[in-house]
Amino acid sequence: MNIGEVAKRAGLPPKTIRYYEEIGLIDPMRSANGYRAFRENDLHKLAFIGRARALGFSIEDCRTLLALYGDDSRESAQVKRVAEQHLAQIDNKIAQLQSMRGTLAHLVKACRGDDRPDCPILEDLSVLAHADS
Amino acid sequence: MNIGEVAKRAGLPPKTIRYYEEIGLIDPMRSANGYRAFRENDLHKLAFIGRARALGFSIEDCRTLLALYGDDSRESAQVKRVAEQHLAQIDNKIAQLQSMRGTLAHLVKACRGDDRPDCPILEDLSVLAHADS
DNA sequence: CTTGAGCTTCTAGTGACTGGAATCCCTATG
DNA sequence: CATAGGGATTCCAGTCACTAGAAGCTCAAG
Repeated sequence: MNIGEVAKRAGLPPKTIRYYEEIGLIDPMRSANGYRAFRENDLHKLAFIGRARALGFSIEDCRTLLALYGDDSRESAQVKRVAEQHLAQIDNKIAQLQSMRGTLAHLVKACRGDDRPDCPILEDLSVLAHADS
Repeated sequence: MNIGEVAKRAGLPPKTIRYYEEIGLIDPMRSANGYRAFRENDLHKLAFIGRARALGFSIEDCRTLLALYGDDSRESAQVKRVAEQHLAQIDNKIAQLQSMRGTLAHLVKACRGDDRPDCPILEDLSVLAHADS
């Protein structure tokens, strides 16, 4: 398989696949003409990575997960640990965004949004010391 | 004021303040010795930016908001538009994260996390075509 | 034989900083 | 007066995960 077909089948852009090779996530063979020659296994790995990335795992997590996937003597506890840590990070990020969202929605609601200059959003931003009230 | 004191008062690292000058968000004066000489106005701007950044606004949004802040003939509708767009982006991101979170939490729960190799997390990742069920 | 699609490599840019190195300035102490 | 420290300066490189673009090679069709 050439990179174009793999890209279509794995749902990843060719550029991204080349990048994944560059950082050592995959290691496709080469044809005589210099083109990358992907086997089913490479495709499988790429789909795996794509799915893990869609769940928000970092590239380094993907590397770890791929290694565990290919390791017959892995313990599922190792996988679970990686996933749990990532889950915790997602929870943190959600909490942070929801806190921003709360403040911002409040400010947006308070702003009339007309042709006059006075604006509670700018007033809030320009307050030096800021309490959470 | 030197950069150290401004950093303390604005709650931003000196490196970040230099960076903000480099990209033209602020423009402090210089003392005879070459040190940056910040006025109250610079401090105020930096605090403004810091607060906007804490609400997740991009640097470009900060630039826009700062300009509106300094523009007596602004219309609050302009400010509100920026804030609403940002709010929509935050909502998108939260939705995306919550979708990840759902799948991931489900998988983590399903994984025993013991010393055996079989693991629903890896099984899920290794599925090529993936339905949302 | 040419055309066009697809492949190759390489460099550079994204956003918003952050770390580190080399050097300069200011103040205080021995 | 020498020096030691803490703080300031600049510049370069790195982060993360790609992505854009340029220049050039390869292949299949007409």
